[in-house]
Amino acid sequence: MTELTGFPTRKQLRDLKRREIVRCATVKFGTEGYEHVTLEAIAAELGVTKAALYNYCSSKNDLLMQCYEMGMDRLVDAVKTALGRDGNAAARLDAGLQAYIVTMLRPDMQYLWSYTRPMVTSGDKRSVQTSRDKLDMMFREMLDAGIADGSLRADLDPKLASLIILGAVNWVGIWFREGGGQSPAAIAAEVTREALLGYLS
Amino acid sequence: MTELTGFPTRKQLRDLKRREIVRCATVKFGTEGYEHVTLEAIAAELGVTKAALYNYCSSKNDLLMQCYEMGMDRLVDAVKTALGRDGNAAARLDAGLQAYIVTMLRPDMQYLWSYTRPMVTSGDKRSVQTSRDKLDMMFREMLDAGIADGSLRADLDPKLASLIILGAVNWVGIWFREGGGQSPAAIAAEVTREALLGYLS
DNA sequence: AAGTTCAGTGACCCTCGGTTATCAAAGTGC
DNA sequence: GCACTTTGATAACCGAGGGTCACTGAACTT
Repeated sequence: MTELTGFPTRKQLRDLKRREIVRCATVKFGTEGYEHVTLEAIAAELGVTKAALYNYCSSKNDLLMQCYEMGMDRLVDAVKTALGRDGNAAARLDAGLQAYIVTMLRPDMQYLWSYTRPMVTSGDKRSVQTSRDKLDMMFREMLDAGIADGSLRADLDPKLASLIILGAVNWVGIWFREGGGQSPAAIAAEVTREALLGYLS
Repeated sequence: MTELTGFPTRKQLRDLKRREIVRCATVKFGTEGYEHVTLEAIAAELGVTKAALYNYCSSKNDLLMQCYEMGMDRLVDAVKTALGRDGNAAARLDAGLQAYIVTMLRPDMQYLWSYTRPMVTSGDKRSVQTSRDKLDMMFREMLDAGIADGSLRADLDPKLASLIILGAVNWVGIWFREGGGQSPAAIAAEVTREALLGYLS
């Protein structure tokens, strides 16, 4: 349903529009900040009226949640690819964390960590948590694998270690802003190496 | 100026009221969430009208910043006390980080990490950054001291290490919510130990 | 051709942050 | 004691922006 081929059905068209709204909103939220972006502005950029947006989301907050989900999907994909590389578990974990950081630091992804947290209401919590859990699980499995193949310390606690590692890594996403001199990739490599330091065998 | 003795001067009275407004706002922001708290509600709780608040802050955002500063001061005090204990640098760092976490997890402090970030405008940035820098500096000095007295690894990079450690620690503040079974103090001890794991000599 | 679905519109409402004219009380100078 | 200023609060108001609704016109169905 992501690609239009032949004669588009109504459902395809609807989904395409929804995705386009989310894409547009993502960019604007990310670059201008959630509360400075009006629905009017998003609608204008898409060439429709504000009311039209409500055919595709139930509220401004819901729109943010859709952006969040789309972003999380992208993040999960990037990490999954990196974790699937060759090498021992420690090396793959390293690659996965670097992919996580680099993806997270994309300009249009930064709102994920800056704006989303306080906006998550109890209703949205489930879907947001699902993506987060998926990522957490991927990393934790890789920690387990590292213990198994001997590339990580045998006595580490996967639950606690993933909390520490993800904390350190996510923190970059909160404070990093363009123009700090170092490229995202360089920062990713440094931070990842440092975060794993206590766990390598 | 924090205590009223004898006949209150106008300045004392004014400062007392300002602090009371900030205290009230802090609790409400922390428990209900910044954007769900109206100035009307804060004013009502204090028994005044909304317009009266504007004698003590220039905007809702400014009020949040005042809450932030007051909270940061509390945090700095708690950490400073803990860092001043007896023991080698590693032990004092441990105590400082635990104090940091426990203070941060107080119910009326959680908004600091959840709501403040996106609201910081370029104008406020300086004062906010000042408190943050002070904390960062305190921890970094303790890392240096640890290298000097041999309780921490000699080859650690203080700048990078403090980024990792504070990341892991701050992350707790973002995700922790009451009712998770463990007490803040227990979590603080666990997380701190784990975060320092790679740096102890 | 008539009926049905549905995306989109424009006018509207309401909440809430912020402003302003005004007032009463406390402080000050004569 | 009396004019004058200063200060802190109020009530009334404004405008931006999120959200709603009755309606329209086009596309699909029968």
